[in-house]
Amino acid sequence: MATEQGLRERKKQRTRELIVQRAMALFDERGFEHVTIAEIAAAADIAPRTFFGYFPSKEDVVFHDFDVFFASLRERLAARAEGESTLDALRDWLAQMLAGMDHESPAEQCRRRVIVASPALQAHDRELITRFERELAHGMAADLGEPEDSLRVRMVVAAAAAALQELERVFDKDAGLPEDPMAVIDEVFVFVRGGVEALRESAPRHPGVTS
Amino acid sequence: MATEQGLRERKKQRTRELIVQRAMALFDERGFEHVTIAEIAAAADIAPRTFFGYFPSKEDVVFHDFDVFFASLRERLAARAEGESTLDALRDWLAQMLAGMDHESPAEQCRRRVIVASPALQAHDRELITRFERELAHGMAADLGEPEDSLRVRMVVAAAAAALQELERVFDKDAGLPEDPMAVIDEVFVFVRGGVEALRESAPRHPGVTS
DNA sequence: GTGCAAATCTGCAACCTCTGCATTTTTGCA
DNA sequence: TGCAAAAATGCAGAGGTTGCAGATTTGCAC
Repeated sequence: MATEQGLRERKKQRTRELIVQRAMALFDERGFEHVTIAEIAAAADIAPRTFFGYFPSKEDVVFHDFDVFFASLRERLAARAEGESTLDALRDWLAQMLAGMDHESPAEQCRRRVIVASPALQAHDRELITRFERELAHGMAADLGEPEDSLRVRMVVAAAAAALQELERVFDKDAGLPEDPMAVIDEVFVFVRGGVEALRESAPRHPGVTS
Repeated sequence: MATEQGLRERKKQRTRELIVQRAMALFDERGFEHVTIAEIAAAADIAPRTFFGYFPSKEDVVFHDFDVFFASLRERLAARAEGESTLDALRDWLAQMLAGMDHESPAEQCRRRVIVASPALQAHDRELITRFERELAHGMAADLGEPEDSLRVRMVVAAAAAALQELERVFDKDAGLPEDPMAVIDEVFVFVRGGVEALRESAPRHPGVTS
């Protein structure tokens, strides 16, 4: 399999992790915008130019693992059972994410701290949320029988995305979880389903494929 | 009053408008990222350094008038009548915006074209939407009797903001309006109210101020 | 009209992110 | 041990953005 990819790959991975680790420490200490690529490179024992072989931009260091995150969501949405709605699948996926991740780990706490302290990173975060919305919109559109860029799809997805952000925030509050995270998620679903239901009752349905 | 602010102010305003006008033309022609500050400055007959006296960044030229936009919203929300919800006020404000603005003007069309063609500008647009959400969150929180960063507030506001984006999109579709814009807005409100109602039924209410 | 102070404009130097390109070093493997 | 691919590096440069100091323009009082 691809587990053992040779020494070369492993070393590259180690370097990548080292960059992340050292960079995050610096960001946390001085703030994202007050750390230069040159400093990160020095801290990670690489040439400044080499940094860009690992990450396309400074921001991407902070969000280094979001690719697998998205991949996991996409997979889950694609593999959903017959009769399972996109919303159901999303809920299930979120539950698994919550269970399988240590949100109290120093690294995660550090990440949140760094993001909260930097406008640029918050902007980048929003971009990623948008990507998250796009993933959802695909399945949601099929569920509702509407085009991906329709208003209904957009609203539902935006509300769901707000939940994601809220989850991030829940973990920020000092220490323990003031609420059961899953309860937070369920609240989102009550809201979204209530909204969708109201739409269904009010408007018969869109013209659809006409013209 | 402040209508006549002297020659100095007027000249500054004229220069500002000239920058916007010339810059937008260039953006439209070549794409936002393929126009440099130096070129904008040359086109507007100012020194490159002077550009930054008028706009803090290249992006801000495109969104030059959003300040008044936000100010108008804030004002409307602050001045709402007794018993009028934030949602109602928002709807009213949107209706006025729709009526009072020529969305088919060349300048507006150009702006939309430029934004759609540039990832950087779309990102900036999202930032502004976030600001829009913050404005709303304030009043919405009071309405719902919850903190501004609560999940419910966040969701409602996110859904409403999705409507704004959708409106932009509605005007993009080639020429005429395929739908009555106000009908689009009303759909949003049906959704949001349905969601809020569902929440009210399911959960009694939050603990509130308790620890 | 003259002159002064404040507001503007401008040029300069510098910092930073990010890219392309050519060169050198390292690594995997025969 | 040697070769080819991969990775790291150095260099030069474009472009956005800022701070600073000097030159210009403007508003206004005299």
